[in-house]
Amino acid sequence: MTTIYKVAERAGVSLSTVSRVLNGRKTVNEALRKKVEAAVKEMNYRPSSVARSLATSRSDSVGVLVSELATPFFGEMLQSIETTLREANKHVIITVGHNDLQQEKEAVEFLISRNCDALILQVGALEDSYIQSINEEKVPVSVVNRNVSGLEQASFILNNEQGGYLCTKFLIEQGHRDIAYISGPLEKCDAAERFNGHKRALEEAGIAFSPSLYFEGCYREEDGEAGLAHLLELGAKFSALVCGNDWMASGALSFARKKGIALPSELSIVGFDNIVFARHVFPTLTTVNHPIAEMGEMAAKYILNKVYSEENTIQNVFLPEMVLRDSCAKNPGAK
Amino acid sequence: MTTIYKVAERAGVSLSTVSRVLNGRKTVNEALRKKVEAAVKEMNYRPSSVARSLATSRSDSVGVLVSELATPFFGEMLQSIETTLREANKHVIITVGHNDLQQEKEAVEFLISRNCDALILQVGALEDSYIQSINEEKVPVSVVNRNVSGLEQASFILNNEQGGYLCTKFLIEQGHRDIAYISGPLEKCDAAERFNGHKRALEEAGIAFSPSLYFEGCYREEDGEAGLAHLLELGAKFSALVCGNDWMASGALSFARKKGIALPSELSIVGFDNIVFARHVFPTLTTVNHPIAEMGEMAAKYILNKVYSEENTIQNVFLPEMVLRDSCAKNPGAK
DNA sequence: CTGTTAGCGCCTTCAG
DNA sequence: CTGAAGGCGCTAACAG
Repeated sequence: MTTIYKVAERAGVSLSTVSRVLNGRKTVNEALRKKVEAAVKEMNYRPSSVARSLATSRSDSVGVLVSELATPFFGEMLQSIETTLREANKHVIITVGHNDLQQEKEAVEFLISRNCDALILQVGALEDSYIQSINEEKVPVSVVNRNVSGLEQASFILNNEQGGYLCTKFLIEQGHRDIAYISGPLEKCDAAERFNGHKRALEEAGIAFSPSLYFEGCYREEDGEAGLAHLLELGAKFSALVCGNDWMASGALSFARKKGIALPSELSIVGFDNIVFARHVFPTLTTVNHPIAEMGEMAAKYILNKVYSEENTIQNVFLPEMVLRDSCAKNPGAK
Repeated sequence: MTTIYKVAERAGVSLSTVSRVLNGRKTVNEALRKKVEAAVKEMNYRPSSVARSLATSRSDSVGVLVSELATPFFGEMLQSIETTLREANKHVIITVGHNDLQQEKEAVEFLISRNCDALILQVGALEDSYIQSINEEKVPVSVVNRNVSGLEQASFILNNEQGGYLCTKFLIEQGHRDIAYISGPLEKCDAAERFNGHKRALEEAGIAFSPSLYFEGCYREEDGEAGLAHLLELGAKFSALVCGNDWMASGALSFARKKGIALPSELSIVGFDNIVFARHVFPTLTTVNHPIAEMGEMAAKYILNKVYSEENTIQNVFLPEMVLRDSCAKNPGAK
């Protein structure tokens, strides 16, 4: 392995001189600098970031922990985080937690043991207090898609309650009164908030919430199928269906089609997140836009400010917007 | 920061004893071991993997370089790689190359400078010779979705030619003769191979390939739209369309619907990859299964064999299979 | 402006 | 079985 020492030897200087030119210090004689640069190039030398990190206890890399890798949703977030950080010449180390407390903790400790300069977390299981303590005792933390108490400045969230509210309000405006709801897992705060928004819209319109128009799933497409199947079995009538995310909406859509339910005339469906495929399902999906890419970018910029002294303007809370497509119709039964 | 030295102090032993119990050496007195373990727990000590890595020049982590993060396709691959490696207690460092030569090289060098024990590459721009030299001079490499000459044992690929062949053959069997083709970028070998398969199937059936039934895109959904638009403009008749991947097929599907083309009666469409959403588009997409998750898993297992002396059985070439859904119909014009 | 000298935190011979 | 000492590759005072 070619080390800084060998480069120094080759260039006929001391290793600290090499170190200086490597780190762009200006206080180096031009002639020596040339010699060093030549040697570096000839030997195809690359400094070991491990050794450098040990010596400086910095690493120019930020650790990212996500719950999932395989969904386009988190993929978009990762992409924007990576792009933003790379532009600032920071590296990204990505790990996965699977919403499992043990795995999430392990991942965080791994990232810390790797001397990451900061962490960006998108996690479900870790308690607020744990996240706080990491931020205080170890490295700066930023959190996407969740509001961690005490870390409001570092949390980047969508106003989910408002999003849930918008969906149902929209349907009510279209004349629907019997609106079913397939929720994500309520222990996740985003799912709970969206559901709260739904109830607020109902209440505002003077419609009573009916448990027989409710199903709780896990955000997977098969939960959309199972949910709609369950609701149909319960037998309560409904002309519209709100789903906690687009995956479940897609599942419900496909299931409805399979059952011969006419869409959207017999059943209006709205989703949440506006994932890329929302406009390819049939009918194209009316949904709520979730600017996850921007949120990831913002989390990255927050870190750049905090740790690498950049000065980007920061926005913590994002607002949802309806995206109207073809999966909703006016309620034919409305007067 | 709590170091191994402080733990030793606390436990009343030397730091080498601590190091031994940390690394699971059996040659440690049971009493001392207990003391050390207690100290470790009390102080909530975690060894610095950076320091460890510097001392051992290993890191128990493998670097993964992908071209894209935001597509479900590569997401699935990453997920399976991560899962396989995590089960073996290895960590994964993910980076992105965007199919750009410069970025890919930089990413590889970053991963190497991080002392990764091995690399898993899914890249487009890097030359074979470069990949070879990394494998020989630096760390073992494994490659997904591309056959690197000299590294056949480490390459994990789908038989793309066969896949392309299957698509077109299937359509021909359905009575189609005028079959349009929207390809991925031909400089990518998978796109070229799929296209070759298409031509082989045509030839076998005695159908001449017509340039006016061909469009080259970049694998993005908008290329599906643009491609179909272009083909329609050219004016040549066709009753079926093969797309180089499901994204483009989705784009084409949506565009056809927008144009009022009846699917599948007026136009049969087949995709490639069988991404999750293929069964939610409308009509549900007939496509070719691409076992990308298994391929990622296999690449990971290869690394586990090579670097961490496991003994998994390895399969390098995977076979494509047709997945029949509703986007294809028999050619009504056929006799 | 340049070179010398300690470490960064850990592992690993080598004696004891 | 345990402890002492050297070194992994690099940076950062500190002298010169």
